[in-house]
Amino acid sequence: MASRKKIVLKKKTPLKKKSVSKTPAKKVKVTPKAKKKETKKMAPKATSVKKKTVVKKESPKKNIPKNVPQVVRTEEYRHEGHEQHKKKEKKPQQFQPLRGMRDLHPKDAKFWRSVYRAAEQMAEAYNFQYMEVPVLEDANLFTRSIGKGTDVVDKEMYVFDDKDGSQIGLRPEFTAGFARAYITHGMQSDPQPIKVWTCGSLFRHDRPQAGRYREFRQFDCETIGTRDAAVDAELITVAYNYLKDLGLETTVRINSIGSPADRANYVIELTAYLRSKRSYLSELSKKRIAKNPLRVLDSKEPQDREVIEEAPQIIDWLSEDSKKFFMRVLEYLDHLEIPYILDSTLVRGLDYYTDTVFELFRTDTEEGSQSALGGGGRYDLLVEQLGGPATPASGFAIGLDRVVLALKDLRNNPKALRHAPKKSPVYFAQLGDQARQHALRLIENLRKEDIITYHNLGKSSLKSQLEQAHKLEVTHTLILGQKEVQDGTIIIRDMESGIQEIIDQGKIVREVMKLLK
RNA sequence: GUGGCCAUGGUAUAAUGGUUAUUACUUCGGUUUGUGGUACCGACAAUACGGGUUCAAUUCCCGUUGGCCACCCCA
Repeated sequence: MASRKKIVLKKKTPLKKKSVSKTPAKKVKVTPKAKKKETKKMAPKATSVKKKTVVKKESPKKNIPKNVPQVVRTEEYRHEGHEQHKKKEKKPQQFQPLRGMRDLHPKDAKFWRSVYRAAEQMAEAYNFQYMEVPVLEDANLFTRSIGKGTDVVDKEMYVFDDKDGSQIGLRPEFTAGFARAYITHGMQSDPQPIKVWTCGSLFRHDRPQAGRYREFRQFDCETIGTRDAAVDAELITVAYNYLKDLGLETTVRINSIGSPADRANYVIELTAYLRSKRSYLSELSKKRIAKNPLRVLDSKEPQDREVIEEAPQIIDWLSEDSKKFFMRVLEYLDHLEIPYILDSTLVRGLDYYTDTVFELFRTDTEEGSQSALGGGGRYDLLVEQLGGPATPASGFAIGLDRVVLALKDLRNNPKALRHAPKKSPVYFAQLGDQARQHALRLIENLRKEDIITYHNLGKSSLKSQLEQAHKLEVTHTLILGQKEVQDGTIIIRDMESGIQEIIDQGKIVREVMKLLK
């Protein structure tokens, strides 16, 4: 059997290759390469044949067919060399993903599925409603809400000319889209607040690094229509507990940047202070004094840090209302026992934030760079700024790519996969054409009862199917062969004990249900 | 966007200016017909792409692409 198969193959391959190639090889190099492959193939075969025949049985039948093709091949190897050469030249262009774009590989599926499931569970537990907004919007929506001068808009946004010449942009974040949607659907007339959540891809033309991609995914929650410290506290709770549920310990860094007026006053003060210490600052920070003095605050230069520590703090410049509001948020967090750090240097990169701003950092690593897993804040002015009614709002987003990265890093963490889908404990093996046809129908019957079986209709030998069943760690395998089809029965094999039971096909569902329990 | 490091089968790796580019895992097939875990045998499969130097490049040089790291920024 085996030898027959091999002969067929050998006859086929040269033929196929011949038909493809007409031009002779140009490179001298290729021929030896092909030759090498041929010899490689042949040499071990010859030895193995010898071995087998000597050690095992002396069946001349097997020897002959295996040896014959050898001869055939040696005659043909030159052609094959040409073929290979040609093949290489003709190879169509291969594509890679664009920079910063990636495939989420099936081997990571369990992480992604559990991350998504956890998001859904968490959001719905807090009464957020699922909603989607477009990936593509008028570019001005983003520039107006996020703000010119921010890195996100100036450097990182994907902007294209649409066919009619208008400028459209790939969403770099969710909030602007939700604010727009709130207005377009007149949601101010719905019971307030509107609580929505979503998961999806965002795009930022940044320089990629681990945990930072040009297409990345976020879990996002927004509460639009209420100004209340409890709302901010709830959002932080959801974000914090979401990560905690997945097994990721985080610390919340929180700050309040007050109203634009508060900030303006503060900036004046801060600028004055920084100017007075100008000579101590780094070059970059010096430049920033004029451009965006708030940014100086999160400089990492040690020389800057000293100056920053003495700098006036924004909290002292908040209006009474903002101060009170912020205190209330902190009280809630204390009450909820959410660990937070007051960080007076936390200034988020988007213009629309008012009052509360926060970010969540991993506590269990020292990784400085991509340790921010999520962030958010209040944006009371955004909806109005986009032409809607004056509407306070607050929200957060969590970077799922980073969450998955952290989860993989953790491993052995049972919490991480708590949300992973259950695996089916049953494999369906079939043998023979007739059985295969029949198997499809039985699998369909099981599926109707929400029983999903593993199966591989491409495999024909029972051996390989059982092997696969073993690898999949199923507890039981259903075996359907010719005999069983005729008898209307099926075998259930217990994979651990190896005990098999023959049952009526009509009873499959009931039996498998039992196993599922 | 700035700077640095890197690029060998699907994965992880070895080696080299010169005949057959190493090894392991994975995948597929086989070790007599319809029974997995072990063992053995075999097959598939790579020097990212494009130029240059050279008698000869996977190796040296340049460019492109991509990855990673730091900055920037953030998720």
